Amino acid sequence: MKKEKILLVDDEPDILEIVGYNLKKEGFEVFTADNGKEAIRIAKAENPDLIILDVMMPEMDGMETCYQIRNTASLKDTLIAFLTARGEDYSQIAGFDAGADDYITKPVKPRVLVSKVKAILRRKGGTEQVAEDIEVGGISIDRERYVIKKDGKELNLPKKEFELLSLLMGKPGRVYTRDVIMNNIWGGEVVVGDRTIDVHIRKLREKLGEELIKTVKGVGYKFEA
Amino acid sequence: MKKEKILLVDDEPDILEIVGYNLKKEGFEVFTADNGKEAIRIAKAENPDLIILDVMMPEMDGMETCYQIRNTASLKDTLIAFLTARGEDYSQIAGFDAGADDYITKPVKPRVLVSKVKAILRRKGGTEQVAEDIEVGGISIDRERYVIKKDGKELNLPKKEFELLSLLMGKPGRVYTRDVIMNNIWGGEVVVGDRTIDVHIRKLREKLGEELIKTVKGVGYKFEA
DNA sequence: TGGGTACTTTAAGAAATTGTTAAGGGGGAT
DNA sequence: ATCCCCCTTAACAATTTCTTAAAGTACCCA
Repeated sequence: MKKEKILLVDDEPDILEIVGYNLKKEGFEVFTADNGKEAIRIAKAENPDLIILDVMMPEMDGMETCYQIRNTASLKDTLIAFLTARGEDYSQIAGFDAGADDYITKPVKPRVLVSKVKAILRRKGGTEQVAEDIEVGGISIDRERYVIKKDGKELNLPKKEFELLSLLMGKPGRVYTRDVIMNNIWGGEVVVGDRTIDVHIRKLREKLGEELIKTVKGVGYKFEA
Repeated sequence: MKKEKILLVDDEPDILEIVGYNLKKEGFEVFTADNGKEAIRIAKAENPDLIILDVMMPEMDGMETCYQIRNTASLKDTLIAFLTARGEDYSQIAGFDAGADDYITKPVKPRVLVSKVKAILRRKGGTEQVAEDIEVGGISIDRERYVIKKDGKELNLPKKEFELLSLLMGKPGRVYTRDVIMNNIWGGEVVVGDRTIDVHIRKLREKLGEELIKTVKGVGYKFEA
């Protein structure tokens, strides 16, 4: 069985070390980050099975981080567990449903932690998540090979265009707002002009045909056969 | 490619309809049964590629059905996936190894289901080609002897080049990012400059031909005939 | 009709990424 | 020790991709 990846996010190095050590000992592949931005970067790169997030962190706190992770298409199936101090009133947290899958209370007892992590991962159940190949309206997309096919012919799209198409085709018919597109393709930090997205859309239309990507004025874009 | 047959077995008509609809939409040929006996009858008649079985069913439950299918000679190579309710403790199921090839948890998200089904079927196809020595586009690789052949002639590649080629040829067509390449060939610790990979790629192209290794800018490299 | 808003289109410069070449260090073999 | 091969790096070239600006179009609404 493949090693499962866990991303640990906390601003206290001690926690990272102790918890990380215990998880590694149990055979998990552990990544760590001491802030939210770093966490998101690593999450995108490594695509971990589970992210354990401290709620209280400087700069970008756990909930904000969680929220951003949930808004990243490639990470939408990733499990997230919050680390909270015991007794901390997390009715607030629960109320602000940022999308956590479980809670772990500090102080952390290694044995408890490990068994809890295993439980969470077991719950997920799904074994592997191969990038799925979608096919709609004569266009198919092969994420692994980074190639799309239009009527049988292969097309190589530049990265941004590929990602944009991949996002839109991820749920044909669904309208993606500029915000969401921005978040998914550029990430929360990069700021590019408003027209940039349009230009990429333009190029996709040029290559795929004008009809497949539809504009929903004032809202966003969608892919539809 | 021939349509793959899937037999869906569940006592809830809703599940049959929803799941069936989604699978048909993806081009599978779908049969349904609402009990174990019916399932076995259809399975024998249609010889499906995959059977999706609800664990909990009246009369004859999923495991019993699975067991019977496994005892039917003509169906012994058929893939079986269990449908289980999330959270249901299926350690028992796993323990009672009735011969399922995978599990799918309810409630079923259509997209997840479809990609999972594809993954299962792909896995089946994959097992047949366990060939150690790959041969693509006139290049064959002998990992044991550390030698490659180009159009019949043997070539000795230096270690790094061989490993790089071996990695890329491990799954022709698949794009390997620099990160992944780094991890696989240098390991997580070693840090080498950005241009190192390019240089090795360059040498491989020199020796094998310019066309076989393709650059996907901003993403990585892939080996493709 | 006029003004506003939102998207489209084009082209060009900027930015990012990769390609290429040459040179130097290290290690093993002779 | 000396030679040779491999690996890495640096510097610069070449190329591709991304972004932006600017002008155009479409549409809504008062």
